[in-house]
Amino acid sequence: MDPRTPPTLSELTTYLLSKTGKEARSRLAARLAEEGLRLWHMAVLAALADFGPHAQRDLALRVAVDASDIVKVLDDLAEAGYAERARDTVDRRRVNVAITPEGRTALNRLRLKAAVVQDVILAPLDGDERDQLHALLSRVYDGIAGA
Amino acid sequence: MDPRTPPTLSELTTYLLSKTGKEARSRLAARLAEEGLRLWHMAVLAALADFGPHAQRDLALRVAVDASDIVKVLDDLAEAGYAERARDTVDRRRVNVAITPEGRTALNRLRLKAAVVQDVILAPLDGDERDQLHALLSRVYDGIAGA
DNA sequence: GAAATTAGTGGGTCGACACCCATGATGGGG
DNA sequence: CCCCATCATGGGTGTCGACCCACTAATTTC
Repeated sequence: MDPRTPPTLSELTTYLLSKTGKEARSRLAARLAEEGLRLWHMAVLAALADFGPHAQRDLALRVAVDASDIVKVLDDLAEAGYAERARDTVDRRRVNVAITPEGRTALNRLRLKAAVVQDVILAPLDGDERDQLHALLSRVYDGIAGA
Repeated sequence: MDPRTPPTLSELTTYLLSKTGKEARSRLAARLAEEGLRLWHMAVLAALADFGPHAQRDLALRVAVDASDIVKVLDDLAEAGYAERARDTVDRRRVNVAITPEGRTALNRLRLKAAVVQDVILAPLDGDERDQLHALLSRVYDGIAGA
C-alpha cells in the first residue's frame, strides 16, 4: 500500500499549508524540548527582545495567549533566569517583565535551532524560491492577522 | 498595545507556515463541524474517492492514522451513509471499506467548503501568486512526506 | 491440529492547547 | 469611604491528536 496523499487533498493549498506548517511546528518543538522549553517560551522571549519590557498583561495580549496561561510560561523563564518580573512601583497591581542577558543568548540559541529546522523543511527550494515563499506567506499572514 | 508579531518570529518562514496553516486548518474544521464532520472524515472520504475501496487496515496506513482510531471515523461515516463496510469474503478478518454515492456528494460539499475557506485565506494573492504558492508548497510537502 | 500471526474493535493514557472562573491584591471613581 | 474595575495567579474543564494495550475472530504456518 503506497501512502500517497489523495489528490483531492493535495490540490488544496490550505492542505499543504496545514501539513507543512504542522511538520515545521513539531520539529521546532522537538528541538526546543532539548532545552526544556516550548514554543510559547520562544514566542515570549522574542516579544520581549523585539519590543522591550512589557507589563505582563500586555505581554499576554501581544502573544495572544490567555493571561492565566502566560503565568506558567513566565514562571519557567524566570526560573531559568531568562526573564525578570518586577512589581510596577506606580501601579503595584502590574508586573513588568523584561528579558535578561541570559535570555537574549538563549533566544539566539533558539533562533539558530529554528534556522536549522527551517533549512531542513525548505530543503527542496533554492534561495530565490525561499524568498518568494516567505514573501507570499507574509502577505497571507498579514491578511489573516489583520482580519 | 499593538499586537504586532515580533520580527524575530515573522522572519521565520516556518513560523508563517505554522500560523497560516493552523488558521486554515481551524477554519476548515469549523466549516466541517457544521455537518458534524471533522477533518479526518474528509481525509478518509478523499482517500476512498481517489483510490477506490480499501481494506480498513490499508486505509489507516493511507491516511497515517492509528488503526484503532479509524474505527470511530468509519463508524460515523457508515452511520451517515457515506461509507460502507463489508467483510472480505476470502479473508474474513478483513473489512473492505467503500465510499457510497451519498459519500461522494458529501465529499463534493466538503470540497466546496474547503475552496471557500481557501479563497478567504489566500485573499491577498492573485491567481498567479496562488499558483506559485501551491507549486512551492507542493515541493516542500513532497520533501517532508518522502523523508 | 496447535501455535503464531493478522485484522478489527474497544478501552485507556498522555500532552498540548484554549478557555473560563474564583480569589486576593491594588487602584480609581463616585 | 465604598463600590467597582483591573491585574496576577491558581485551579479546573473540554477538546483534540497521537499512542498503546488487551481482547476476539480469523487466517496462516508448521
